[in-house]
Amino acid sequence: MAKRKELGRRDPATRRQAIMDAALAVFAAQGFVATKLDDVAEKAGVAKGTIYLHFKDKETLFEEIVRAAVAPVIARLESVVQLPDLPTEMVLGTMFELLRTQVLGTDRKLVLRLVLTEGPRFPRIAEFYHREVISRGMRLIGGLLRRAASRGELASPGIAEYPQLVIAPLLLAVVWDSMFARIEPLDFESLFAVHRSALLAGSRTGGTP
Amino acid sequence: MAKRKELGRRDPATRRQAIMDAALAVFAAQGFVATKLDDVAEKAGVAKGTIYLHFKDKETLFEEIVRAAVAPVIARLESVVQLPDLPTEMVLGTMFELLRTQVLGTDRKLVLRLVLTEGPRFPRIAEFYHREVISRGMRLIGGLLRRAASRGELASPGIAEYPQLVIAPLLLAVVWDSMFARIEPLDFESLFAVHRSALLAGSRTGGTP
Amino acid sequence: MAKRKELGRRDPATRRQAIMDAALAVFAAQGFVATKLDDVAEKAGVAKGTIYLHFKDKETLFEEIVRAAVAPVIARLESVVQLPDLPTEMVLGTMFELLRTQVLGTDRKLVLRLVLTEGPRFPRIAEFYHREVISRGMRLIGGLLRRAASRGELASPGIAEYPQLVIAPLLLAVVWDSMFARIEPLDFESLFAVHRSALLAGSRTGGTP
Amino acid sequence: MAKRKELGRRDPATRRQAIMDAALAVFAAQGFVATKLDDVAEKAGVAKGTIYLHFKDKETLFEEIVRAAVAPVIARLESVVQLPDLPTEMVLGTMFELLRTQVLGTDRKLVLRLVLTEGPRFPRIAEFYHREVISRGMRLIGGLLRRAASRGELASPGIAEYPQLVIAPLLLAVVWDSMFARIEPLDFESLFAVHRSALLAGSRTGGTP
DNA sequence: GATGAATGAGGATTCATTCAT
DNA sequence: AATGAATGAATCCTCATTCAT
Repeated sequence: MAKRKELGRRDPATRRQAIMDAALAVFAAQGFVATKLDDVAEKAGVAKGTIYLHFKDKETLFEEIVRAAVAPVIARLESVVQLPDLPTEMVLGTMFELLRTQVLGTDRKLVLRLVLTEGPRFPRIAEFYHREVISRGMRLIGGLLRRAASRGELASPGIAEYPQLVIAPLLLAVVWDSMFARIEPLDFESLFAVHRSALLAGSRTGGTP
Repeated sequence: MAKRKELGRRDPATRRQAIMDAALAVFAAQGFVATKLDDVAEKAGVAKGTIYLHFKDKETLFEEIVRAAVAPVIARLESVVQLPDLPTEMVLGTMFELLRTQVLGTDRKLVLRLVLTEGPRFPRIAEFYHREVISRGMRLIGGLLRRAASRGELASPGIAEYPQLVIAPLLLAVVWDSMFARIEPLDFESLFAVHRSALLAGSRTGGTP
Repeated sequence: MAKRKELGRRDPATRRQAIMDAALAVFAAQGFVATKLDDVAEKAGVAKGTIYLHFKDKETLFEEIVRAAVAPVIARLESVVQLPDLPTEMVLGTMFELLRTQVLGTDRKLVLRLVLTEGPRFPRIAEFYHREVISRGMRLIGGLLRRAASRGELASPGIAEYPQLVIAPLLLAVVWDSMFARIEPLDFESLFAVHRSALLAGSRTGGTP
Repeated sequence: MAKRKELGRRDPATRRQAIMDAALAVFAAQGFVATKLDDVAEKAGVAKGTIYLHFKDKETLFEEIVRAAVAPVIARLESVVQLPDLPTEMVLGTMFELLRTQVLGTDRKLVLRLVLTEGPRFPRIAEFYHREVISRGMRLIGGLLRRAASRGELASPGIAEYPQLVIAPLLLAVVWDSMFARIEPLDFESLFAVHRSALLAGSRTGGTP
């Protein structure tokens, strides 16, 4: 009898978001192929058919989740990095703080992990992610690093050529978190701090000849 | 008649290996859930039923592949790192060369990627991998780093606490290779070289006060 | 706002007719089972729910369409055939002209086709159609044929026993039109003319012994 | 426990045929769209999946049924009609006897009906049927009719232009059989006899000018 | 041991019908 | 009355696993 699941989730945008939230959780837990839309529907508190009112199919649902998660972070990153007069150390500090709290500390880390794991089977996702995130992110960090290099702040000037090295620990953190967190927890805040100090180690000695 | 795929793959161990090779390729390309044992059988040149003569089920097959791929590399790593009198730079150089040629350059990169992508759904694999690879690897590198730190060779002495940072670019390389290699190829040899020089950057300037 | 499809299809009877017209088109094109009420609603310019304000369910809608299409033609046929003093040739000519223009030339051919294709799954439709159309039609034509036979006008007097033979080419025309019209068009007017002349062929030569 | 359904239907060709027989029955009873492969499987005494070992999908299964039913009859028809020295009346008699016993009297009438009802939604079937049956059939009968016309045997010489008229009663019979047989049975043998006599009625009078 | 036909549980997707607005 | 979002039963097809040969 009592039909209404818990509370009446009326507003369509809310419903759509509920589906995306539920789907993200299940995709992250099971992977794309193993995810049953039945489970997504139940978790979202809607009927199976309702999903199809909002998303063409399972694949589209997945893509929209990735797209939705990506936009805000990269924009904030850009605003952070483009404050040109701050010391590199502070920019990097803010950046990693942003990544730690806005990616690792939220469901976005699940999205990032999903992109890593499902990307090879979703060329569209891989391309989209490269275009919207990797490409922009590498350009941002590259600019930052070149500036730092010109000031002699970098541990090794070659780093400016490989901004991927700056980001590598984020990848590691996401992977570690999903696989080894329970076996051997890792303090990502410290990890990032050490990483940053290593990147800028040159400044330590560059200051006093 | 005798349609034996080219030559008769007679002996059981060879057959078993053929299945594992084929399975690794398909698992890596499609992921665990999406892999069809039909495809594995065809690629291995055996009948589907034959797989079950060698492996209890799909999951066991997957686990055995990972176990088999892991053993040799870590042993060689240990032998490399435990040459105590070589300069850190040389040890790191040899290590990354080993990773580049013996992991990135072979099917083992597929295994590593599979562990990354399927690990969360295979706690047994995650635990096994942590115990046999991560744990031993981190201990090895940790020792190396502490020795380097004590000699003042490290860009930032804190790195000795986080040997994961040394390995992070390998992860990045595996992920990049599988997703963005076609869009934007990356020279992993240079990447690793810059990484090493950054890790040891302190030695450059720290050596002569 | 007021997005009323062009003009407001206000009055209920018009609305009901619009639904039936749309449904006939879709039923004819797709068959009963494959017809989606979504498509019917869109074609009719109403919301899906509105269909249920006028018809109990999909099956009822189908039956009402058939019932509505049948009534007028058979009545006109009766009036044509019951002009007793006209020569058989002329009566037949008028009858086939009626069938050609009022059935083959209109949406009624779709109804006829639907009865052919869906009849076996709709016993109620089959019975209704037999009672209202077949039975009356055969009686009409049977009377006409017996009169013609008594005048020695028929190619073969036995035809009077099987008025279905008179109608068979109409069936053929409906089927051909729906399936082969594009591959090999057929001139139904000539076809009917030849058919009539064959039926009455006896009169040609039988007249002068 | 007692797995084997009734008897062990071993031989693959037999199994394939069992599926086609079962499918024909269900297709004929329900129509293509409404047919559940579950029902086909049960009727054939096989598991659902087994159907897919023999046929790519539901549509292919349908097409193969039609193809299989078509071949033998048309070949026999050709052999009948191509006996050039027999009187037309006898050729037609043999032909309708063949149609009555080999089509109306067997499951092939179901195939014919299916082609009529599903053809418009299966352009491939419609084209195939036109090419393999209609086209060849019409050519055969056309030749026969022209020969008959040249001998003055036809009720109306125009018939030679429309061999479809010769076949129309077969269509009628198939349709009537599926829809009205229970309400008002029809003696197709007599129907065909009268039809033939009407076609050839000209011979009656043509003898004595 | 090896085979591959057979099985049937499982899951994505569709669509008639309902009902709150 | 009219709407169209929501529902969930229904069905095609896949594929891991079994087993008779």
